Amino acid sequence: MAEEVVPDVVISRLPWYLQTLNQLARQGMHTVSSQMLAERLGSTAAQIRKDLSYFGGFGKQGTGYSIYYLIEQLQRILNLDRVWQVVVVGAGDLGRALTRYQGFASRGIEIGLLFDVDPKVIGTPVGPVIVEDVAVMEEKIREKGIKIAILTVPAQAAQEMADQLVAAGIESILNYAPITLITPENVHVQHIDPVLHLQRMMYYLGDKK
Amino acid sequence: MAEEVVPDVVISRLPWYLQTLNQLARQGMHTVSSQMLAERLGSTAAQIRKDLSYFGGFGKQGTGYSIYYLIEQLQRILNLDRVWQVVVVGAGDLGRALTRYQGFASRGIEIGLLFDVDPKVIGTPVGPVIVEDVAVMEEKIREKGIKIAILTVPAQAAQEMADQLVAAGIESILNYAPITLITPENVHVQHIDPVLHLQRMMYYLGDKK
DNA sequence: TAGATTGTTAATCGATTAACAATC
DNA sequence: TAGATTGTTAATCGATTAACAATC
Repeated sequence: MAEEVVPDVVISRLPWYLQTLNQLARQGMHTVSSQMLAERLGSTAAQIRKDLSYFGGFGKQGTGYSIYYLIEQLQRILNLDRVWQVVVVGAGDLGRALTRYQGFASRGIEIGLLFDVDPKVIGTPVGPVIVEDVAVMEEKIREKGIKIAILTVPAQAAQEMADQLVAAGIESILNYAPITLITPENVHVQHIDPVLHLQRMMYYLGDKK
Repeated sequence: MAEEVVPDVVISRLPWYLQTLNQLARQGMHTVSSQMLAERLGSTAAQIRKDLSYFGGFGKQGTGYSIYYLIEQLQRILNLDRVWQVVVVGAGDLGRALTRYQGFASRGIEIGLLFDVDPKVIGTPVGPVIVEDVAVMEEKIREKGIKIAILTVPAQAAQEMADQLVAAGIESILNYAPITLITPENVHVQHIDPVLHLQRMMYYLGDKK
């Protein structure tokens, strides 16, 4: 009775659906059809129904989906029905901006720890936390049992920091450093690099100014 | 004689190849095989060769690819053999961090303009530029002929700002606001939202702490 | 020359789309 | 009941992988 594995590309779309459903809920809507949701997302009705069907039937023929109920279900599926603590490594401009980012709290994410190597910033407050020394990072992460890290250190330091994070029990790394990290395969790494996105766009801009 | 269209998924991988090739070049290497490059990237040799073959034959049987030559060719293909000016809209924490980001200059990206609505920040310097009033945005963007924008305003303001950017002639938007933008189909939008990435990871973390 | 590795074609795999019976 | 829309199956489409002749 092998559990069917849900493709990662489906998982990656669920948070996006959730975001838009929350928007619709805020606008006072109660029900939405796959067709309407697709228009809002720039997706297709068939894909949304197919994606949701991996997890069960959440809609009603003839009327569509209860927005409130679907939000609840997606949150449950994605394990968002609780607060996740996250550690930020690197207290430069970007690390500080992320630590202070208002959009986290409302979506169940809490920055629990922030580390840097620079003695000048260690001990200073940033948003809800105080910058701590990378030297005590492993210990502190273990203490809090944190599983998710955001990495915002310079490229040269990134691999070394990633190794330390893995050693500390981190299982998911959101990497803002412009290098490809090497990690054990049970560690999920996602890479965010604005330069890569911009360069992709430049291809389509051709030789325009 | 229809020109074959290169799939977008291929285009999206080229900047990633380029990043790693630059790393290898900095390490003093001169030549790389598709096999070695694949290992470095966590990709496959066949895919790299297939991707490159859309644009021509850049390698030599028996020896592989000249790193220097391949970098040159990828830069040409992606239109990176020049400096692209970019406008940042929103001078909050994130907009300021991006405007000051050191990683842009070395990769041919220059922040040319930065806008905000807040009178308290208008006129203040951020990295290489001075914050200007969104009221003059359209005019200034046209003047400089900028085609690429980075959007870092709050969700409620994002669609309105996107509309203004499109009106100003912007053709590519890198959107950091947590909403799905609606734009004409000739405008390329890419969405960066750390929350969506983190939520995807949370699915795989299951019910771990 | 022998060995290595490309570029390309064909085979496979997986994801998206279309279609429709079930049903609210 | 009639109309609308789901959940699911089958058909299509496209991307990845494998294989190998060409050739440096």
